[in-house]
Amino acid sequence: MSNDTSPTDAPPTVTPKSGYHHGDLRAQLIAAVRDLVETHGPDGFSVAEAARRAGVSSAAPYKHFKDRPEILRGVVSEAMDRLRLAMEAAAAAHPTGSLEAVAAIGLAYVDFARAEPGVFRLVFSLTEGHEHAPDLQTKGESCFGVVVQAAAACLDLLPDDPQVQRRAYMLWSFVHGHSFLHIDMKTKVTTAKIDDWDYLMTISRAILAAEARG
Amino acid sequence: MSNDTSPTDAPPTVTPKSGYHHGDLRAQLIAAVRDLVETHGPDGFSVAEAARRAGVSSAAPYKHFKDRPEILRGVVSEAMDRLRLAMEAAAAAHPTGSLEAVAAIGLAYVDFARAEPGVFRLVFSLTEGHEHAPDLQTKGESCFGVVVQAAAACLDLLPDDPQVQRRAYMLWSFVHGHSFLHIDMKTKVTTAKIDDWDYLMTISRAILAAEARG
DNA sequence: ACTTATATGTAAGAAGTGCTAACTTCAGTC
DNA sequence: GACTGAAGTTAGCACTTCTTACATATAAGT
Repeated sequence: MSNDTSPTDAPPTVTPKSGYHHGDLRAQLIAAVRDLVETHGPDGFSVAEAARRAGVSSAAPYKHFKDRPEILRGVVSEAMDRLRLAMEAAAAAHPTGSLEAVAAIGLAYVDFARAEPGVFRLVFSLTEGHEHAPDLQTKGESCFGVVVQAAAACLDLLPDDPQVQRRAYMLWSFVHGHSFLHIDMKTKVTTAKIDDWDYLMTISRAILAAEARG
Repeated sequence: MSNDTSPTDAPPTVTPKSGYHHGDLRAQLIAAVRDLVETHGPDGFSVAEAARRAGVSSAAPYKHFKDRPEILRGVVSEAMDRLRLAMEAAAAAHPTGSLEAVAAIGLAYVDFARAEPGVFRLVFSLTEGHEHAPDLQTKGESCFGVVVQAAAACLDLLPDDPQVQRRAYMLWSFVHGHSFLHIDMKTKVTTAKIDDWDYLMTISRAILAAEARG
């Protein structure tokens, strides 16, 4: 999708911005919007401004996106891809089934939120109004899937097991909340400094080792 | 503030919308904006539209609020008051120091998010850009204070104790994340149905009873 | 009844937006 | 070498927005 590595042997130089044809708008538009969202909030962007930043006319974007919302969806889609990749990479860096793998996934999540708070918020602000985007929903489920897999391995159960789903959801809520609080309050709310890794390990242990109940 | 119960014996009928003087704009504007935010997202409102809904001209709001942002801040401020009250009430309904009290606070939080997802999001989307609003920050800390108090009572420690702060923050992240996931994904992400009370009790127990570490 | 303060209305300006229509440039194909 | 179609451009419509200046209507106090 994003890499349309054409089968021709012509090396697709990363910056083919030769003259008239921009070569690779769309991607650059998405990047521009990402920036704008990052600095002006989820709705603080305009396709006009994005076009300006990409160095094209204000009508150009409509050759790549049907709508203003579609641009936003593009940004979110791309962001979710990156998030999932980061989570997968983090998990892969630790032994399968280890608590560390779980914590690492959480850390990747938090890091993403911290690195791109605006986009992070956007991803979750977007669910309303854009219901008809199965694409995004699928990607969201894939992200959750990463957590589920790690939790299953850790508990030595199948991913389908309700217990696994429940624990994974707990982990996710927790990390999600931590991420949001962090980017919102910017550590201003509690005096206690927090080391993310310790924190995530503690939580993972508490949740995955907690006695089942009810 | 909101109730300018004038010392005259004139009964301030709740709907004094007699002719010219609206009687109680400001409050009604805030309500209108709340509605708009609820249905069109954090930035999906305009003072013009809010004025329209309140039945006044588009210039009227500026007699009560200096700015567009100030209106938003008003909404958030009011919402935070309500949130804190709900949390306090929930805590008061259970024995001091009980796990139930902690879980009840969490439930109040989740209920608030569910009842007013738009406003809930707004409260936390607003922190950027409105740094110079000590008012809001204070109210945020008050909310956290409720959790801290309950956690301290539960652990039989002083609220200042770092351990308490840490546990309280854990609880908060968790509940915060659960709230957000709930209003964003609308239970679509995990097949496992979740009973909030059981869930919150489990978590409260896991966090407040977890062996300290590190 | 007269003044004063408060609460609203009217009108308008300057800016910005999303999006469309019609024209142009460029790259590749028969 | 002409044709096609994608990717951009320029121009502009129709609209909404925030905000201000000035006028006006009501309520309250003396």
